[in-house]
Amino acid sequence: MFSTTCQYAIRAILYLALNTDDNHKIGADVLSEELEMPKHFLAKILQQLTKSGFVSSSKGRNGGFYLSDKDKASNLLEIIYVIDGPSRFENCILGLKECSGKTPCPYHSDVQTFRRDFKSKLQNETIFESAKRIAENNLTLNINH
Amino acid sequence: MFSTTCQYAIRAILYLALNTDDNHKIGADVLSEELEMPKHFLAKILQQLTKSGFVSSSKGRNGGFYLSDKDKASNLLEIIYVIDGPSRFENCILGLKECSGKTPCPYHSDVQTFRRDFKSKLQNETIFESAKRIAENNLTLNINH
DNA sequence: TTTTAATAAGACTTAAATATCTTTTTATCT
DNA sequence: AGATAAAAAGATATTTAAGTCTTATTAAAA
Repeated sequence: MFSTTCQYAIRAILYLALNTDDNHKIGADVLSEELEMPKHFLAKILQQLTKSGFVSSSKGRNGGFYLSDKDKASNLLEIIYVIDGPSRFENCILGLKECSGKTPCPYHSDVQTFRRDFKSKLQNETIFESAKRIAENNLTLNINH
Repeated sequence: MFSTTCQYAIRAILYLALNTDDNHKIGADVLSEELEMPKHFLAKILQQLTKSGFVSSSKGRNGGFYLSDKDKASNLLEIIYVIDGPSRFENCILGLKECSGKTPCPYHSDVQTFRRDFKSKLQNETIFESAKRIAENNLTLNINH
């Protein structure tokens, strides 16, 4: 469903939402260990998200990545779209160029129902709310934490 | 969700189910044009499925690929497992190594529900039944047909 | 003001999936 | 028997995603 890059992005964002704010930053180095992701690769993803305005960062000593309150008001779908684009939610599951309600493939309706619901969940829940839900329900972003 | 290879396999199998039997074969050449797939690539996929016992073929002049009645009694899940393996239905959507009912990721339950239903649809419907459903409901395996 | 530790940027490498090309084998038709 | 047309097999090529490495920039601490 999501590219590896996008999976890293989602987990990183949610981790940042849970553990950082304007006064608590975290380095790509530490973050990559916490989430067990390749360091430099994660750094590049975070830089892309910083450029796109979904993550905040500060350079130099004591610098790091974090989510401001404003960052936490965004939603995961926006972030997914920056990384993977909308194609993952739109492309036919059998790879047909034309597949819609009018000319559906044999599995169009099954998939479409799920996608619609999942997409709106990702869109309607703010990062802040996601973090809250994760904390309250003890959900995991990594085995060991 | 599925690899390109697997998408080709599914569409090819269903096309064969609709258009072939013991006395009506089709060549990889024609099939690749009908379904707009790379010829040699499709041929390799069909050869793999023939080896695995899901597709029948005959070599030499007037040869080709086809589905026998026995072939049509199998289900798509088996074929998907031959090509992509079970991982596509099992791997965590966020890429976590451990993600289950006990230690769920933030989207585990949403995804799990869909997967269970979709998987059992693929498993419980024979290729023959799929073909019937496709014919009756005018579903598409390719834009132009 | 120099050192240090962080992000930023971009070049480079590796691995996997996808696609193509060539040769071999086999069955059928002429 | 020879020509033909198909699958089978396997080698090679291309493309894309994933991952790594190196250098530049920046800001704070010493």
